[in-house]
Amino acid sequence: MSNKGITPRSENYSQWYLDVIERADLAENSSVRGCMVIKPYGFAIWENIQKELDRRIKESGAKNAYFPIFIPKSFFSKEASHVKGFAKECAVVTHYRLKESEDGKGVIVDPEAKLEEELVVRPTSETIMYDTFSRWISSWRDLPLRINQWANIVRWEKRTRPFLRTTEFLWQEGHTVHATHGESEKEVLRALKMYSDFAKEVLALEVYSGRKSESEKFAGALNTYGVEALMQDGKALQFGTSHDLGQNFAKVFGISFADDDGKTKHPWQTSWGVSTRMMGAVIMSHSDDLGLILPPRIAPIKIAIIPIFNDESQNEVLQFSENLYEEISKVVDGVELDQREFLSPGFKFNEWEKKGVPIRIEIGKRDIEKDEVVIVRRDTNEKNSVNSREIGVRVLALLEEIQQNLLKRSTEILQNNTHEVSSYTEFKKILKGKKGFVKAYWCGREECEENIKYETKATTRCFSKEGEGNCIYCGKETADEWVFAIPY
RNA sequence: CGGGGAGUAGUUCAGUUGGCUAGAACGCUGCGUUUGGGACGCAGAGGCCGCAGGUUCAAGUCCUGUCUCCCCGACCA
Repeated sequence: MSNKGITPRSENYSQWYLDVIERADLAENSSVRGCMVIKPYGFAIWENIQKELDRRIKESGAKNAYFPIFIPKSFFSKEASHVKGFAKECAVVTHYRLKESEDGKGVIVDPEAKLEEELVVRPTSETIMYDTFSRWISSWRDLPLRINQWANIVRWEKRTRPFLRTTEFLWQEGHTVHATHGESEKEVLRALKMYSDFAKEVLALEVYSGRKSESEKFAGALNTYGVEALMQDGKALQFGTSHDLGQNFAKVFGISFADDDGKTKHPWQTSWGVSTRMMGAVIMSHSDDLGLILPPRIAPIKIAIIPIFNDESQNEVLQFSENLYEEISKVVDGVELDQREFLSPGFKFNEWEKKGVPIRIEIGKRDIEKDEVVIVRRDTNEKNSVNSREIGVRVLALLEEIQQNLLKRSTEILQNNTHEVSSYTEFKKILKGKKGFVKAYWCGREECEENIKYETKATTRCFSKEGEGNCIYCGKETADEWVFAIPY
């Protein structure tokens, strides 16, 4: 059995995805059901994502805070549709103590230590935060309130997959409160744009974004907007959402304020979030059969320098590569000098490829003699020799070029795999074959949406545009074009 | 919760109709030779064959029970 090749994407996409994660050393399954251990290299990517996104969140005026992981059951059950949406996937704390079991083997839950009120491990923090907000807000001068939280949350999903859907996951949730619906609607769209910009500029992912259908709405929201990316197997992955919560939560959590007209009003709220699932989107969209490909902006190691030497040339090459390392480090963070003597160059090339490092620099005696180094870019695997004196400028430009190239590729894939159709036969044919996004008119009736889902597995991902057409399923005239796809 | 599959070395697995001291590859340790695409040689460490019963002269292998994990669906960011 060979452990060299990664499963080709065409053969078994799901297995290929798991291989990429394992071989890049990003994460592994833990012994806890559905939970994942994010390993140091994977976590470093997450930290880069966090850093960049946190900056953008703060630019919007939001401040970071932290709320409890436990939500009293009673809080959780105030907003009727919210409960309905999350009830099926909640982990609940019922006891606060263990004791030795009677046969002396191990421990049991102490039945004496039952909580008076059970605590729900947060599946999202609306309720616990808004309970607090009701005490923070009393005047129009307290608005808008913008709070962001980086946290772990738990959703007891039936089926889990690393990064895409784990029982516990890390995310960022922004919660804002506004005096008027106009303001909160603006905020919802601002957050949505922040996410789609982030996808493009940082993750190098082209996306669709827009309003969700009634059935895909967040539990308790007036309207939900989402960002959708396309994976290499033609399925869509939602990686961010932004909700217009209206006054639903304000009413049940007693959040009200005295407006400048002297009247007491309920404010308008929004919430928006993205999770570690984004990393799944990055892994799935950019990687190839050699392994992970990371957009430079989130790569923990942007450049790996590999000295190639033998006993005779060792000193000279190492000295040269150390100088090179110093030189490049002046302009780039995340340079790795791989001086390990016990590994062959080929092994190292492969190792950094699997990890998705954007640029590899090879340097041996024959380069030094010509005063050159070899630069290899991960996205195209092109090899070029460049003069070692201009290395700093060259790698900076190349990192940017790789970032842009990945986005360009992603954009092309999205465009080439988006089909506008007007007949249901065509619709079904595409979703049975190469899949991808399908733009089609839909009358808005849940019945049609459900039938389409049942027959093709595709659902509405987001609203596309207004035009003129007939519902792809029932044929009724409608102005609404929607983006459909088979989701993860 | 339905449908499949698997539990044997750190990992992936082989182990025939029950039969000698349970194997391989990769990984790991030591020594030596190597080093421009996953190096090679030699030596070594590493196992309650998921767990509990049973059948048998003899069980990794057969039977019963039990636990766990993985994959494919339904639920979902």
